[in-house]
Order: sequence, then C-alpha cells, then structure tokens
Amino acid sequence: MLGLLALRGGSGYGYDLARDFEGRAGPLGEIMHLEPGMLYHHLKKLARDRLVVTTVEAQRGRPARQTHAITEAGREALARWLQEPVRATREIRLDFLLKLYFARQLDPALARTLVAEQRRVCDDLAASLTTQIVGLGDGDAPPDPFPRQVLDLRLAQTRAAADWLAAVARDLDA
Amino acid sequence: MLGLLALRGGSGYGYDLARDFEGRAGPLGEIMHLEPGMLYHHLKKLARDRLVVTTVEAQRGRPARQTHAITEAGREALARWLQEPVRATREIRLDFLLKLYFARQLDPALARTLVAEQRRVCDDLAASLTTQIVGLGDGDAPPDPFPRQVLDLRLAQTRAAADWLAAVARDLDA
DNA sequence: ATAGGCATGTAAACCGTTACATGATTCT
DNA sequence: AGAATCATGTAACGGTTTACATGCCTAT
Repeated sequence: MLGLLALRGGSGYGYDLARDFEGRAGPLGEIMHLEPGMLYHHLKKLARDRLVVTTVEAQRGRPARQTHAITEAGREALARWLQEPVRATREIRLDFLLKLYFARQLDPALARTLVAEQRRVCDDLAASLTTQIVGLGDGDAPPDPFPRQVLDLRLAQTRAAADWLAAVARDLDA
Repeated sequence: MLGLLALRGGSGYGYDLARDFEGRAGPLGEIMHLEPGMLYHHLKKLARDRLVVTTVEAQRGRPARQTHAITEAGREALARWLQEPVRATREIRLDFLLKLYFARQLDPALARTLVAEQRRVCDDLAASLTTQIVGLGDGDAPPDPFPRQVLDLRLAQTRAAADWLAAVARDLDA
C-alpha cells in the first residue's frame, strides 16, 4: 500500500490502487491477489497507525473519494521495509518480489543493495543447510531418509533463489 | 492429524500427537510448528466433521485422556488427500512433504505414485511457464523486465522442485 | 434496457499466534 | 524445594477469504 502511494507521488485512493491487483492486468496481479475488502481494511489500519492521512473529497455524480496521503512516518516505515531482505526462502516469492518491484521504481540504487543483501542471506542459508546435511550422517545408527530429503528440498529451493538473484543483479547493472 | 492417528494404528490422544510437532525432536517439528491450542482445536473440528470419534478415559492421578479414533470417513478423507498432488509449487514445502511423510509409512506404493504425479504437475507447470516467458517478447514495444523476472523465479523454483522430486523417486526405488 | 464502471465498504466465517490456566505427579 | 511432565484447554487478538450491499453514471 505505502509503496503504491509513493509511486503515485505520495497519495491515492482505494479504487485506483485496487486496479494494480486485478488479475493479469495490473502489474501486481501476477504475484498476488487482494480483494477490495482487504484493501480498504489495510488502508483503515494504515490510517489508525498514522502512516497515512485520509481526506474526503466529494464528487458530483460519484461516490465521495477518499484520498490517502503517506506521512513522514509512513515514508520511514516504507524505507525500512524496502532495505530489509527477507529471512526465509519462501518469502522471496511474495515479500521480496514486492520489495524489488517498488525499490526499482523508487530508488534503483536501493534495488541493487537489496538484491545484494538478499543474495547474502540466501548464500548463508544455503551454507547452513549444507552443514546440516553433512551433519546428518554423524549419529551412527538410523539413516531415515526423510530429514535428509527435507533439507535437500530446502537447499534446492534456496540455491534456485540465489541463482535467480544473481541473474537479477546482472539485469539491474545492464 | 488423521495421518498421525493412522500411523498409531487408528487412534491416539492430543498430548501424544503434540510430541511429533515439538521443535527438532519430533519428526514433523522440522517442517512445521503446531501449538497445543491449535492441535486441540483441529481435533475438535475433526470430531465435528465425524472424521474421528472421541472417547474419554479417566485416569487416576492424571487428567482424563481423550482418545480420538479415526472413522471410516476419516480414512477416506486421508486416502483422498494422500493421493492428490499439490497444484502450486509453494505448497510443496509443507503440504507435499506431509503427504510424502505419511504415504511412505502407510503405503510405500502410494508414495511412489504420489511422487510421480507430483513430478508431472511440476513438469507441466515448468512447460507452461516456459511458454509464457517466450510469449513475453511478442508485444512489440515495452520490455519491462519485471514480469519476466517474476516468471523466471517461478520457473527456477518449479525446476528445483522437479529435480528434487526426481531424486526422491530414485531414493524410493532404492 | 442492461451491463459495466466508479467508489466505498460490511458481515460471517475461518485460520493462526501467543499467552495463560489448571492441578496432580514425578524427577533432580 | 523447585522444575518438568502429564493432559487439557480458554482468551484475546489479528489476518484472510468470500460474498454481498449501495447507488449513481456511462456506454452499447
């Protein structure tokens, strides 16, 4: 939400933001879905938390439009969120893609450091998983293959993410 | 829940089932966490849906123990769940691992077909994603790299899952 | 005439997390 | 004496889904 408002120069209204989440059409529709009900719910919450301020503008022949403007606290929260890589590999599919989408358009330099940081996180995780896999053989008796397979899957997913991040980094520099 | 009861010969009680979810110790603690509150909540729901029947046994010096036994409908629901591959790649990390865990112990032949079916699903998805990526260059004007990157990530994750499934299939045959 | 766009929401149900309550017993 | 184990939950809170409600305007 805050990112979308920032892209619109700091303010916008619900119905317009909702278009970005419409299946296939909007740029975010590809990666997530957000029903109008939830969208308005989040805007209310942002207003409660003072991250946006809401002003109502009457329109003739149309329902009143509520314009939500990002506040200084909102910009800080957004900046904090944008510079923080995600901790778990499964969050890359959603959280990280969103961060990347906004960082690229708001601040290309930030996008580069974000990708670099995320790569570090993934590489560290991959290393830790590798250590754990090697350590599995230690307890002498029972080689139940399941824990091994669980770690193998996590490693495969994390490596795939790391490789993809490398490609994205190349793309950003080009 | 139903899988755990089946592994215990058809019945069990909450406190005992909870041990399987304890961090690191229980076999499922590695892949998911389930607080006692939620576990009892799920058992209540299963009882409401007639997938288990609950009987209370008093014990001296201990709180009464509630034994939950899987019903015929419960076994059918479990069998249906176990033979169905997951549709989305992100569900492999949790849902599919759980299916695999139970299928292997309850019916090794089922585990093989489950893995085979899941591979088909992943391969189909990978093919579809590849087609979509190729199709992106078609609209002449604007090569915004973002949609391409989104699809690349999905393809990378799906391929990683497919490769892992191939390794698991080899493991099951060995 | 009717379908769709504009613009906002509410309601009900479900899912999940965290923390706490109870109260006896056995281990250290 | 104090901690852990046994065994069951409740309470409070927040997130999410799905469906529906409202009412006017514009285009076909």
